[in-house]
Amino acid sequence: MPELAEVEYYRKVWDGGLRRTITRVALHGEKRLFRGADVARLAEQMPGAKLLGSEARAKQMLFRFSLDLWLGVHLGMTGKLRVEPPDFVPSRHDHLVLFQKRHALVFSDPRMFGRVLFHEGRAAPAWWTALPLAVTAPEFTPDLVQAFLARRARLAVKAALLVQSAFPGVGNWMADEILWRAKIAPAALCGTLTKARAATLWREAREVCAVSLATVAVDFSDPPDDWFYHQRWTATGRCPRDGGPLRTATIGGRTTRWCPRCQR
DNA sequence: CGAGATGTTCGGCT
DNA sequence: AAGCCGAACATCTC
Repeated sequence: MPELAEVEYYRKVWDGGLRRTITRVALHGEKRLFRGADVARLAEQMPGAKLLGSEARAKQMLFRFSLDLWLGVHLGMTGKLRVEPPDFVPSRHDHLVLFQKRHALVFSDPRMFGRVLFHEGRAAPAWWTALPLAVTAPEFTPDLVQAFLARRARLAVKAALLVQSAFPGVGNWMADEILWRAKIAPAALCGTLTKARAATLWREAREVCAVSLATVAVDFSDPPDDWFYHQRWTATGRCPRDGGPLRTATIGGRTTRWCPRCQR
């Protein structure tokens, strides 16, 4: 599930533990989720630290603790955050649990494509501060999008939207939504898009990100009823614009759906 | 039971 | 040499 807006939603779930101290940590440290993290230090240092705040950027989350401790979380394909009672007993897929007096903050991920990072220091870690410019940032301009498309001239535009360094936070369903709104065929090569169409892509990318953050991220509610999103999942889905049948193909290595009539 | 799943990374090929 | 593609990662659901 987790794309931009879902990640922001899950980040806030752990707000239930804000200003509370971690008393105990349970984790499956041998799992690949913890690759690159110093698991021993994490387990040793976290007890006694207080959750002070958090932030989401694109598909990453950063949790800030007292004692200069930081936790990074990426949800991968099937990761979730939740809050359980303090006597919670972790099961197979609950790879990290931060126990507090009144809560247990749980990170679970059956497929384990997610990731946990640990950092000790006064300032946020480099892997966080080096994240690319957000699609919703004022500095994210049509010119930047156009320059990126020019550099990736031979790449299908669908694949381009999934490049996280260019469109951070955009995932498979958001990419299809953006292309449907922009009326661009997902297989169109980036190099063939006119400047005007690149600007449309820019505009719709921002719009889809902004509206998702205003709906999905708030309460996990669905995007607006007239979005392509609702047609995308069902075999009988139809184009919300012209009612025509949709097509499905693998583009950029991912299942892609689009309306062949209005997306060119 | 086989296929596919809302993500990332790596290795190999052009 | 940069850039593109497919496979791999691990598990569950339809």
